[in-house]
Amino acid sequence: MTAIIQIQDISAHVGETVTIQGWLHLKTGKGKLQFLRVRDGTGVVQAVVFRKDVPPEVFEAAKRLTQESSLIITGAVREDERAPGMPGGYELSVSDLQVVQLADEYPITPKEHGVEFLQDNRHLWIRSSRQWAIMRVRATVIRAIRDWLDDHGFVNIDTPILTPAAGEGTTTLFEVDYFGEPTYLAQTGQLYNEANIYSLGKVYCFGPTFRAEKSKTRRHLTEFWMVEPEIAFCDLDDLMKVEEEFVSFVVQRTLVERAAELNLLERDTSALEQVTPPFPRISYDEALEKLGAMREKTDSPQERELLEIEWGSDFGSPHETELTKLYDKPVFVYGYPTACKAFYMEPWPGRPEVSKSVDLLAPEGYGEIIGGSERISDPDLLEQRIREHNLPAEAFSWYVDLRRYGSVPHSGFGLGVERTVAWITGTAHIRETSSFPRMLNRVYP
RNA sequence: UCCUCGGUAGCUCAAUUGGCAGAGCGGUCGGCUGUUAACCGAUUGGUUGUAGGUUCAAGUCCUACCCGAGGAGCCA
Repeated sequence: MTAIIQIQDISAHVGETVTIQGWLHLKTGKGKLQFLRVRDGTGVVQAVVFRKDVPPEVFEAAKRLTQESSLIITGAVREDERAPGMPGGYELSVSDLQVVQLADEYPITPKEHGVEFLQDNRHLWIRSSRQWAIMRVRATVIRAIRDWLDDHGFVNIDTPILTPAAGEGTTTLFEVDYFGEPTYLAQTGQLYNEANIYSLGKVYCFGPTFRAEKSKTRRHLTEFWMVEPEIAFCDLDDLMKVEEEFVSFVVQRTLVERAAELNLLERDTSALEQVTPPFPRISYDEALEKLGAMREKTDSPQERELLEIEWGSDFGSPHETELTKLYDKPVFVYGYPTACKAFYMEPWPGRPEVSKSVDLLAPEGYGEIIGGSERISDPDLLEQRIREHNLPAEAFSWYVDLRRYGSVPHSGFGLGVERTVAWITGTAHIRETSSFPRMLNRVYP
């Protein structure tokens, strides 16, 4: 009985005879020679079966293997620069092979497939090398998020998913029947975190959030993961410093730990290497000026129309994309008009029409990955805003209550995991950054 | 909800003016001792999204519907 090893550790076993358990990813037969590309979840290795090296029934079994058949192979590890795989450069000279299950004809071939077909087969697509690499990057991003927050005094205190009222209006909420009462799947944990900071100072929640937006774009899921830090005694400037340190750490950690996966994904990492503090900061007003200048410069009437925006409106995707093209790092845009942001944001001192809000826009057109703000700390102003937004006062009475017992300036933000992973991996569509993405018209599988 | 594009073999696509529904890949069988999405030969494969309509004749034209993709709005 030889030792069972993981393919990712194969370089430590050169010259040894080992056993690998996995699946057949690809096979090329050459008569008396069979090349099996085997993956085990940690990597991919080429196993070579020579007719003269194995019993006839083993060679016959190797020849008949179908794509995705599960198998256990034993052989000597050899260094060979011709060997493909992950990490690659090593191969197994097979001495024994046991077929666990001969797979049925596998629908996903190494050739091209359409989006609908791949999504219908997401349960199988997840095995493909690109998807494998993205999921490994995602896991590292999540680990880095937790490590940074845990190491900087934040306490993880998760917030409920079933909630009685809206965070930001009721139009984009999924309703759930709660013993006859309507409740909603949470679209943010922020309001609860604002309570939690008065116990723990710096907190974060991390979990799935739900938005019933009928959005059909490459940046939207109806279920996505969001990490939401919230900090007591923190104003907007402090918040931006936290965000840039946090995001830079996540990117740099991933570059180091998932270099091989990013290479497999053919991600050009030179832009990511520049993601270090400080990030450029521009105000909403400055952003409008820049967009205006761009509109002047362009000859295309179409683009001119796309870039059109009046003071008081939120940016659309074209605006965000054009703005981020001006920088090689993520860029902060702060001080959005009060009218286009949520009710709980602190007004700018001396400019009530402007809020102390800040979005972080990722480069290369990946758009908004963070939305954050300083929150209103005065109970009377908050009550006034709740009235102005026609929100049910009784549902928010506990929230206003927080401002009556030692209210302090506080701020927080939410970072979308899937958008961040899409940016870091260079993935065109957010659907590939979630194992089983939930989208408009898509809840299967 | 709106705009644009699309739906033909298991998959990716082609089919000229309305005139016999085709190719590659996959599968199957055979060959090959260094393949990298191998190669060579043979073979298998169809309710052209659905329902109507026009026509001698419809994948192709018309109507309605269904499904999908990209985008807008909204947002992380």
